[in-house]
Amino acid sequence: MELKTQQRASILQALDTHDRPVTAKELLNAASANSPKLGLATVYRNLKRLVEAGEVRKIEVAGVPPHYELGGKKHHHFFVCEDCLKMFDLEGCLEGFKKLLPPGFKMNSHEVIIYGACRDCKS
Amino acid sequence: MELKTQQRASILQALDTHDRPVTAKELLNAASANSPKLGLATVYRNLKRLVEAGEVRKIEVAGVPPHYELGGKKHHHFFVCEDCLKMFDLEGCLEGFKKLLPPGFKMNSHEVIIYGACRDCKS
DNA sequence: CACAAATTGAGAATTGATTCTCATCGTCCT
DNA sequence: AGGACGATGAGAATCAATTCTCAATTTGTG
Repeated sequence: MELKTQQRASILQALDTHDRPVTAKELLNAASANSPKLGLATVYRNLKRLVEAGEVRKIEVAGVPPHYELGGKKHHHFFVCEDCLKMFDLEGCLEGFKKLLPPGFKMNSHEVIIYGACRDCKS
Repeated sequence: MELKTQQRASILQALDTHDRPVTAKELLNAASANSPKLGLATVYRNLKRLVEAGEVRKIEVAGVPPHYELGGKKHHHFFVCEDCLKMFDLEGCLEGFKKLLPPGFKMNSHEVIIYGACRDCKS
């Protein structure tokens, strides 16, 4: 049976209060406000379950450690600030990905990542 | 001073004979044909230098270990086969990435990855 | 060919992310 | 409130990629 724990609630709340994907360590810091003794292992344990349950999405892109955000959002892509290394959601998408496919290849999904400087780092 | 070694030549040749990005281990296997005692450390040592020198490009995408290909190719993106986990080059690109940027953000580069099944794995 | 400096091979060591261990604690059903 | 069992905390352990160590080898030069 799956218990409702204060730690998991804190983790979900921390995910909810961020408007961008965050790393496991950022989550640990944020959720520690509500669950002072929270450990990194617990963050990972809960993230793993939440991802398997579809409640959380794990985002892996080159250049930064894995980030997590609440699941259920509509299709979108990501921006990575090469200065502060924070990740941001982008709204919208592009058309025409299939035209890039070589003959005989089948597309299941696509990912777009834009690298650059975020509002705060754009010197 | 930088010496020309047989191992490095084998590694570059192996990169050249592949028409798709390959992993360090694939390179070790391929280059071992010419340099039988080749070790993985040497592959990594040379890759690191070649990447720093701009002769080789390191490609990191979610879901597969880092791949390498010869540098100097024109702008292109990648396809990852979710079945055999091989990576392929895609030709061409799309327009309109900047329209995805939030106000105040600056774009330096972008990446597109298409996931699916390659010709050989498309059952 | 002789030498100095660079490179290699092989395994140990490191790194960052993540998982495991296990004693302790918290939750939920009665 | 009592108890069974899931969850947690903290550090050890694992895992894959990569780097380091150091003795042995190779390369470029005189």
